[in-house]
Amino acid sequence: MTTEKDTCDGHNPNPDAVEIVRSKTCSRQIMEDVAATFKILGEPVRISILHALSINTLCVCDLAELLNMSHSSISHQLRILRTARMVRFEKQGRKALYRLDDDHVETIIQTALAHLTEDGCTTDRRNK
Amino acid sequence: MTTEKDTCDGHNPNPDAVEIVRSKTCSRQIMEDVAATFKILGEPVRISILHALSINTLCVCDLAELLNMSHSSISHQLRILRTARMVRFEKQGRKALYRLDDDHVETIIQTALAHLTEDGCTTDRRNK
DNA sequence: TGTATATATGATCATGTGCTCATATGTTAA
DNA sequence: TTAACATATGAGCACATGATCATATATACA
Repeated sequence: MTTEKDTCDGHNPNPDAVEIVRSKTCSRQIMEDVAATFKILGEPVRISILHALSINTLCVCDLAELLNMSHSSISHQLRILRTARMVRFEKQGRKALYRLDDDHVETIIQTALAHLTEDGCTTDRRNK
Repeated sequence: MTTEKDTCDGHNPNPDAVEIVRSKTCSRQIMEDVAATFKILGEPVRISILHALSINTLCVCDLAELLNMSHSSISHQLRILRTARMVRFEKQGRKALYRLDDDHVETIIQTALAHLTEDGCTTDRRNK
């Protein structure tokens, strides 16, 4: 077995490792899509919004209060989440009641929370 | 005038929703940690590196070839992944053999791939 | 020893992006 | 209607960050 040997570009006689990996990796497009999803989740404000909405529906105003941020910032971020189809809203009077719109994303966040806190967040109710 | 309140306290008929959610959300610190992890995964190059390393150990040179990027870029990104303790490396001669160093991250990526491709990537071997 | 290889890293630059401000739209109440 | 409320959004700015270039370090080989 020489799969873990030299496998560099032109200088190397057996770039097997690269070819083996290449044959098993997902397409570039898929990786970019997954990265795009993670990128959206990679902002404290946005993942906090999603986390909050996984507990209850909330309006812009509530989210601004909860996260101690301006209505404008929350609204801008909600727009990004809406565009990504991660949340949807329903008008109620002059308010906009937001809720999650993607089970997959919720699962991913739960998985991440569970793994990174080693015991999940369900039993971990500490507040800021 | 005290109408300068950015929050909804005064106008919201039931700020209970906010309190209920607040009592059930993870700490701000945890959310920031999770966001930081997602942020690292939110770059095509980095998640592609991690995805590739989940299949086999590879050196900088191999990754550069595989992802069609400069050695410098790969090395810079690997440094970020090393700092985040997502990968580790082992010197073999003049090469640096990289491998994953975090099972949690691998699980998160697998979860994301499975959910976002609706059937996982194990059977999806398309290349770029 | 000298040279090519392999990787690491600081500096620079260009781009991306989040926040704020100002403003617009729409809703409810007086 | 007018006024206050709730949200949306474009513009501008400040900051973060990824890619490139130049350079440094270290190893292998002739």
